Amino acid sequence: MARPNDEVEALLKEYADLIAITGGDAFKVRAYEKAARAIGGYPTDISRLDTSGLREIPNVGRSIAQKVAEYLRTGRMAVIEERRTAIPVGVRELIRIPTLGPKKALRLYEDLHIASVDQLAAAIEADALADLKGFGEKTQENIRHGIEILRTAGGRVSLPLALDTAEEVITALSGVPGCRRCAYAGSLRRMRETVGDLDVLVAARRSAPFMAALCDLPTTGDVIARGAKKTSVRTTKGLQVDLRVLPPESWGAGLQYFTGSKAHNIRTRTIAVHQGLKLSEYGLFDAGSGTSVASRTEEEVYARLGLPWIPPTLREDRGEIEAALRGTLPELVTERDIRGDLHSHTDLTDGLAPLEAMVEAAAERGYAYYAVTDHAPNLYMQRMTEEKILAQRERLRELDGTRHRMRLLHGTELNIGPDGEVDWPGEFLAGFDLCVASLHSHFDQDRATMTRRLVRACENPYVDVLGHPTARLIGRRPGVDADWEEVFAACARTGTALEVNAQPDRLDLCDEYILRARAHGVKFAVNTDAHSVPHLAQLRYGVGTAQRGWLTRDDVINTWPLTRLRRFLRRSVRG
DNA sequence: GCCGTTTTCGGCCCGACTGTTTTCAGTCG
Repeated sequence: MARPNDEVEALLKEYADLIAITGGDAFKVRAYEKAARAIGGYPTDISRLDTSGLREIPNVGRSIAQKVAEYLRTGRMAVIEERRTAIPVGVRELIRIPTLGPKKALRLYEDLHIASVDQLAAAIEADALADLKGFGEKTQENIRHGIEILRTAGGRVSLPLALDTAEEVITALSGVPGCRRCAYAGSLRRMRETVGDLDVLVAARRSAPFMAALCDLPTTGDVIARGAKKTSVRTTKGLQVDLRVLPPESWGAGLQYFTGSKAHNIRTRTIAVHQGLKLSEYGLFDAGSGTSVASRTEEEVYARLGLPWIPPTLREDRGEIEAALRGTLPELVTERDIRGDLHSHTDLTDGLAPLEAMVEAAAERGYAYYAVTDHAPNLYMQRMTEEKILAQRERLRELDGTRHRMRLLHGTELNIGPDGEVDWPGEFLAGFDLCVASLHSHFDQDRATMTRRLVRACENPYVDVLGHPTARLIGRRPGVDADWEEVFAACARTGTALEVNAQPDRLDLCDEYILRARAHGVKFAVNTDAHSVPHLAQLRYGVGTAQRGWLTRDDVINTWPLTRLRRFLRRSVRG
């Protein structure tokens, strides 16, 4: 959690917000935001860098490098502490409310001394904003609504909910006469772990019928904005959907633009400007004459900028532009590359389906191999015994190769105890084809203890995969605190693969940790941890996360042919 | 505040919609 890079990222972001609220130069705000992101995503631990090392980080210049160095030396950043005395933290909280930005936040604070979301809610309730300039009835209603959204979901929803909604909207809009193309873009297309709002694009000559269709959907709750080119609604489940209708010839430029990320788009537009071009959602134009030079497809737009097409999952300005310019974009792992799932459960423990049904479903997916890894006895509520799991092994060997010649691996999901010990002695573990080991309790140990615990699990010669390594649950439980660099190094040293758990509320490891682990030369396993047949299809979220972590086929052990996979598993046993 | 094959100064992505100060600022993506 508290990696120095992350601490500094948060501080610089806070400083950017404080500058914005106090009405500082907007470009300065952006400079701090860019530096914050660059430092957060920088692979090297910044506490090892001196001022000149810091300045090598993109978007970090003399001034910011000095402030960061000051923080690393003293644990403080004087300029931020000064601003904090002028602007209470609660005022910064206000700008997290949708429709409320820095200008309105400052007015609320200066004129009414409102310094928290709760105070603002109370003030609206008491009708105390009535005389405030710029806060008409509609604005107040929007703020009230914004507070509600902030308080319920934190504003973001899971990938499956976003995807289901997107598919519903696209099905409806595709049926409207005149629809040439219809697709979702935004953070869903980039497969971010949560989605703030849904961006849907339509290519058509006339926009009105699509705006009407969206507003009339049974799942549409309120209409937030309705115009000729853009309409925004909020679904009854609270997800905002933004619809843009573009002329068909702008499809590629529109898709590129609305897929984002914002940071990626700023880079592509800047490249355009340097070539005497102008990039907007309508196309790539000659800046002088205004003639369109590319717009129909994303490939065409990127090509005209001198770039290969960049996969949406990489578009975060985390080095993909530089890699594209060098011609070194990774060949990302895809769902089709996955030859088998290495973490799954049956009704022998807490799964819903019997072994035969899970095996059948895995075979239907075309897997070359499939591992069954029911819980070991230390997760006591599962009541596992040696007899039960050996009986399962016997049955599994009978099924092996009988469904589309898919090979079956017999494994188990071990519980990593408080000191890093696992269920069952080595001689019993030696009988399994593979062992996943995961945290299921004692999440609040201090960093040093947790680090030792995880490293010890990796050092167990029978542990092949670290399952859902941080044990986070998105939106509900933060990941455990550990020195991850040390854990990743231990994984690399011992040949222990890190899981990219595909359950949409886990996605664990997350993309940023994957990037860091990859730098240590660690291998990964993209697994569903399926507890039922439908869970097997959640693999797509794990693959999306792996792509966001820049993983190639070679990085992911369950894309390998079985012989190579077996070699990896044996090597880790010899550890 | 950062950056530079035009540059150490003068740019910094671009457009849409809302609400309201009715000609445009604020917010958003």
